[in-house]
This record gives sequence, C-alpha cells and structure tokens, in this order.
Amino acid sequence: MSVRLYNTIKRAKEEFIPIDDKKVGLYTCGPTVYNYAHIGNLRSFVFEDILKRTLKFLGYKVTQVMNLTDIDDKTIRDSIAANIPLRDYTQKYKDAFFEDLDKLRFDKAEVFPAATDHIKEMIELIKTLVDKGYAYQSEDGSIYYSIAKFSAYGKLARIDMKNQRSGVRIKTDEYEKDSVADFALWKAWTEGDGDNFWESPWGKGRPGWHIECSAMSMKYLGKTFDIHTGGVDNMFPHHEDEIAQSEAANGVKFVNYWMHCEYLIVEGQKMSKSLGNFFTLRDLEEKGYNCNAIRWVLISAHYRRTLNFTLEACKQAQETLKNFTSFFIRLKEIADSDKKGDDISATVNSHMEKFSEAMSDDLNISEALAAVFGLQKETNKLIASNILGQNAAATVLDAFKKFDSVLAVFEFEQKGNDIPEEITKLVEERQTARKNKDFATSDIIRDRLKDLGWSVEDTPKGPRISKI
RNA sequence: GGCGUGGUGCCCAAGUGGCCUAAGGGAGUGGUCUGCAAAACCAUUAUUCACCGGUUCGAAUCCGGUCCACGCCUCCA
Repeated sequence: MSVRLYNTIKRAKEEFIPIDDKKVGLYTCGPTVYNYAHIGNLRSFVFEDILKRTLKFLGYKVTQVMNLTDIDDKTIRDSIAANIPLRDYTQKYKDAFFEDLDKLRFDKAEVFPAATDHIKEMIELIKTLVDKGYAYQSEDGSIYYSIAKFSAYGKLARIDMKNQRSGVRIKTDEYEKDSVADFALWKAWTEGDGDNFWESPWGKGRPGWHIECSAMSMKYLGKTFDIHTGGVDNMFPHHEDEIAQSEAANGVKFVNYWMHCEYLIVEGQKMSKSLGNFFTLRDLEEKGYNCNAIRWVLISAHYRRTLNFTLEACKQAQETLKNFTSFFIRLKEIADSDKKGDDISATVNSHMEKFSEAMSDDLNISEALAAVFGLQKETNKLIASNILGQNAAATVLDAFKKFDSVLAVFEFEQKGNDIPEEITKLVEERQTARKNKDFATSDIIRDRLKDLGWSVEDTPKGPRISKI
C-alpha cells in the first residue's frame, strides 16, 4: 500500500518514498524548555507522534530526532530573572516535558539532542558557511547569514523577500546587518547573557536558534533525510532558514518531505493568557480531565486543520473512551470464556484495511476512527445477538490493540486492577440488598460507590465493577 | 500592502465533480433489555454543505463576486 503525505514545499500530497527502503529519518522541532508546554505545543507534538506511529504501523522503521532548545533569548532571560543557572533552569522544564510525553503516551524519539550539547557541531557548521561566503561577521562580532547569497531563499514558505514590508520593524541592534532579513548564526556575548557563553573562532557568544536544527539533524540523520515536521508557525523563518543553512553548507537537498501541523484555538478563540484559555496539561488534569481524553481531542482533527480545543470536547472524549473501556471489558469476558461462535475475521480485516488506508492517506484520522467505531459497532451487534465466541472476541481485541498502536488512547487493563476491600464489601452489601429486593438500599449503595469513584453494572453474571 | 487557509446538522468532524437525498463520534428523542440504572441494540435528528451568480447532463466539491473567521510576512508550536 502506498503512503501519501502532504508535502508543504510542493503544496500537494505525494507518494512517500523513503531514501532507504523501509527506514525513515524524521526530524521534529522540539520545545524550547523555558516553561511548561501548553496545549498548542502539545498538539503539534501529538501530530508527530501519530505520524511516527502510523509509519511504524505500516511497517517502516523510524528514527526520530527531536531537539530540545535549552539556549536562546527566552531561556537566558527567564533563568536570569529567576536567578537560577541556565542548566538547572532548563532541566526543570525538560523533566516536565518528558512527564507530559509520558502522560500523553508518546512513542518517544530515538534521540533528544539538547542544543547546549552540540555547540561544537554548530560552530563547525557556521565555519563552513563563513568559508563558503554565505555568512559574514558584523561589527559586534556576531555572525549573520546573508540570505541574498542563497537564491532559493523563500522556496518553502513561498515568500518573495522583495515583496515584504520593510523598515517598520528595524531595531537599532539590527543596523549592523547587511540586510534586515539576515539572521544570526552566532550571537556575540552581551552583558545581558550573564555567564551563558561559549568560546568560538569569533569570540565568546552563543549560537542562533536556527543553526541548532541544521547541525543536529545533520549529525543524527545525515545531510539529506526523509521528513521534517513542525508547527506551521515554524515554517517561516525557522524552517526556511534551516534549508538555507543546510543546503548552502552541504550542496545537497536538505529534506524530502516537509510536514506542518496547523494551529490550535481554544473555545473558538486564539489561545492567550489574558483570555484565560491558556492551558497546560497540568491545568487540564487539575480540572479533572484525563490524559487519554485530552490526547483523543488532540488527535481527532486532521493535522492540517485548525483544531478548536474545548473543554466540552474533552468531556465528550471521556465519554467515548469510557464506552470503549466497557466494550473491552465485555470482550475480555467473552475471550476468557469457552464460548463458541462465528468466525468474524473477514469483518475485522475489512475494518483494519479501512483504518490502514485512511491513515496512509496523509493521516486521515477521521476516516480511520470511523473504521474503529465501525468494528466496535459490528462487534456489539454480535454480542447483542449472542453469536460472538471466544476466538472472535480475542481476534477483535487484537485488532483494537493494533489500532491503539497508532492511537494510544485505549485502556485495555483495568487501572488499579485490585479493587479496594472497602469497595468489594459495599458491592457485596448491595448484592444482598438486591437479592432481598431492597432496591432503595441498593441504589443508595450504588450512589455511594459512585461518590467513591467506582461504577457498578449489573450483568447476568453478577456485578461488574470498574473505576470511573 | 504581499502570501495563504477555512466557513458542512445542537456540538465536534469526514467527504473536494456522479456510489452524497452528505461517513463517523458526542448530545437529544422514542423503543427493546434491566427491579431501576449503566452499557448494548433498534429507530430518529442536514433534500442540504456561509451567501449570490456562473460552468456542467450533473457541484458541498470547479470558476467569479460578496460576507465572516483565522494564520504567516524575522526567533511565536
């Protein structure tokens, strides 16, 4: 089956053909670790996770590199303001970031290179650019990339520099550049940087932001690699600058497929702190939303469409996932029984095929989810008419585990499998009450259990207890 | 000013020339099951795809215009 991906630089979907057969090199612009990631950051990371998982699902072996920007204006500014050494300051947010990745069930990148561990590589790359005449030193010692020297500049974002507004935003410190649009490769040390600097052939200073992605992607994935992803806002200037740096230095194509994730808005409005709709994962957890539901919301819209993130959607997602969990419990009960039934592998296969085809078509998640829901519905019908047997149930469960290797939102095992004694006791009491047809008491106990966070469903085989 | 995206039911969201009298989910309503619930099952909720005009045998899908929302144009995911 051929995989089709939307390649931003072509503005079209095209067949995905990796450089090396079934191996894929994937570079992802990671976070700047100066604060907690917000839900918008997380959306694009989740998109990249879905991309990676989909490729693996389709049989590719993926090497993903996600950089951590732990040196830039913001990290320096905030660490100095907090009076904490940069390294300690960024470590805190690196840790927080990895916590988020775990909570959202990421298939983590193979390499998470930190910028500060690759200063040497960046200096080498800058040297090459200076030697080749693409970069120059300004009066203050900083090194700038001269975009006028790279004729293809603007090919990704389709920006013609001649048409751009100019003059309005020139700040005094930019007068040292040959052209306003030139960007810094190496920033000469200033007092405001404190003791955050490295020695270089151009004196002490620190790297610019764009050079880190060029240097690190090259180191781990080679001069040309398959896929580069990021948020749409990174397209210009960041990705455009990466192309300029990498292609000028190496003389070969930088990236074959560019993929960009759209923005996220919250409750129909742009996310901002002043509107009070600025959420981190922590904020949402405090409000009582679980991470699977949040992940569900983030993956449930196509990555190239603006996603309207709402708390209502989180609630709905929780509802959906709860139904799936109870579906899995029922399936498991049948799978563990010795019930005979019809063979349904044809149904399972056709839904699996639909899912696979949908995801292969530029990650058409909506169609893929329709296939998932379709199999659930078909299976439920068989359960309702009592013809789903043990083997079939096991087959269906396997199929959902396969779906989940891409989606990573389902719970197959009951969390906290061990039900507290207190709960078991209450359930027993309730059973006794029910036997005695004392339904008033039975209902009171059920409410009580609900308050304690457990739900009881009465089935022919007895009560089914599950965590809410 | 330049470049670009989108407006589909109560909400979310696929579909981009005929299989669309528009997939799927959530929510609602009626029914089956249940002591009652929950879950599940059955039925039901857009002759219509922002608006106006055009192309076509045929348009949610193509073209033109209008309105609305949004993004990028130097470090913001």
